[in-house]
Order: sequence, then C-alpha cells, then structure tokens
Amino acid sequence: MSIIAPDEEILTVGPLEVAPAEHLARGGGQTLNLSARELRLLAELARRTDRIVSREQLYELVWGRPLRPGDRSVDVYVRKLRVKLSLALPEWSFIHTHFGFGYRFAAQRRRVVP
Amino acid sequence: MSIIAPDEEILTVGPLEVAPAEHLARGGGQTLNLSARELRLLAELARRTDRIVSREQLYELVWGRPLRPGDRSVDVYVRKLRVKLSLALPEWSFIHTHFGFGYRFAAQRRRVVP
DNA sequence: TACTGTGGTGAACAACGCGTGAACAGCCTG
DNA sequence: CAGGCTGTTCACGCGTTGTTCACCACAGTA
Repeated sequence: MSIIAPDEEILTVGPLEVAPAEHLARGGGQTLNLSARELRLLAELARRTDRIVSREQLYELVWGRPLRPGDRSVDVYVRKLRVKLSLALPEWSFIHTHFGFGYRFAAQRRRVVP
Repeated sequence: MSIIAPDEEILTVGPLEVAPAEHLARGGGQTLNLSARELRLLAELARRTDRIVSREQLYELVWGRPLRPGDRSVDVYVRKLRVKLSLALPEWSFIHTHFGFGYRFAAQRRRVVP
C-alpha cells in the first residue's frame, strides 16, 4: 500500500502511460523527462487517441488561447515530443501527421529496417 | 531477527536501503553517514519512489512547516544527498529533477561514457 | 515537370529554475 | 575553550525552457 493514493487519471496508449496529474509519462521501462508544455501536449493528444486533432484545437487545449496565424509552436512541440518518445520507445511511433488536417495520436509499431 | 526490535519500515530502492527508524541508510557495502535532515529527506523521497514530489511538499514533509518563497533549503539538501549517494554508489543516480515540478526518486544506472 | 502550400527541422534568443560553492552561526563534544 | 559538525542563507552562473525565425522537404495539383 502506498502512502499517497493515486486515484488520478492514467492514459494508456500502447506501451505508453501518461499520468498528467503526476506530471509524468512512462514507457520503455523508464520515466520520460518532459517539460510542462510537452507533457500537456502529450496528455491532450493521448486523451484523443485515434482521432485527428487540428492545430487550432491543440493550441487552444494546451496554450489556452487561440492560435495566431503563422504560429508554428504546435509543430515545434510535436517534434520535441516525437524525439523524446522515440528515444524511450524506438520501435513505436505515436504522432501521425494528417496533411492539411492535423495530428492523430496512436501507438503504432515502426517498420523495422532490415 | 536482530537484537533491537526492527519491525520497522525498511525502504529498498535498487541497491540502496533506507531504515528511517534506525536512523541510517546502507548501500555499496557501507553505511552512509547522513545528518538528521539528510536522512529525513532521503526517507521521504524513498517513500515516494518513482513519483514526482514538489519542493513545497518535500519541505512540509521534512521541515514540518510551509516552504517560504525563495527558500532554497530543499535544493541544498538534495545536493548534499546526491553527493553522498554517488559517493557510496557511483554507478547509480537516484534523485532526478523534473524541471518546474520537483524531484523524483528512483534507482537508475548512470550512463557510462564509452 | 514545375508550382504552391503545408509540415519538418535546426538554431538563436531571453527568461528563469536549478546546481553549486561558500560563508555564517549555533550546537555538541572533546 | 577549541574544533568539528550541522543547518541555513546567499550569490553566481549554467542549463533548461518556451518562443520565434529561417530554411528545407514533401504532398498535392496543374
């Protein structure tokens, strides 16, 4: 029995676990070292697994204000997340681009190069 | 069973053993020489292994009163602990910083430089 | 193939959280 | 009393973070 009771929300997407309330994400036998924004973005994506989320929607969810035209913040943070996720789980890919629409979060085994 | 009745809590985190009731911690084949505060901090961290603990929470747990803004005591004692832990167990790291959130205690083999 | 718009990527930058060494006073012990 | 240990506070500077920019890569289309 643990001292603190984590009755908190835990999002499981394939081999990845995201616990926004605990400020952390686990995968590949390790705890990912994510910044505040990165974790927030990951959580919002994980909450919408298998659905396409537009940049505008993502920005409002994570930043809490409307996306200004020309703002590439979402793209930049998607990249940061992709790097850290593939570092912890090299055989998996999670953030899939849907050209012209947005991103879709889903655990997918990466094609192995022979 | 030992002479002194230790039905007490013994926290094991990787190669490290913490026995708060006995006021000591063992690791790397030796008993660590920790001060009262250091041991207390170590115990509270070890009790929450793999979870992020904020500075505010840690301070209240160890010092027993709310953390005043600007007080860096936790940071200083985390440093003292890190030094002594890595002295006894050079190949391991235990206290991991989560920027903007707090610290997370977990036994992790240090990355060896090739 | 060439064109156009969307997305990927690396880097520069300021702000600031955190790591770190040191100074200091209080306490205990010899 | 002297010396060592402890706990606390301070100042300095490094590394991380968040943001923005420029440039490149690629998809879709004519």
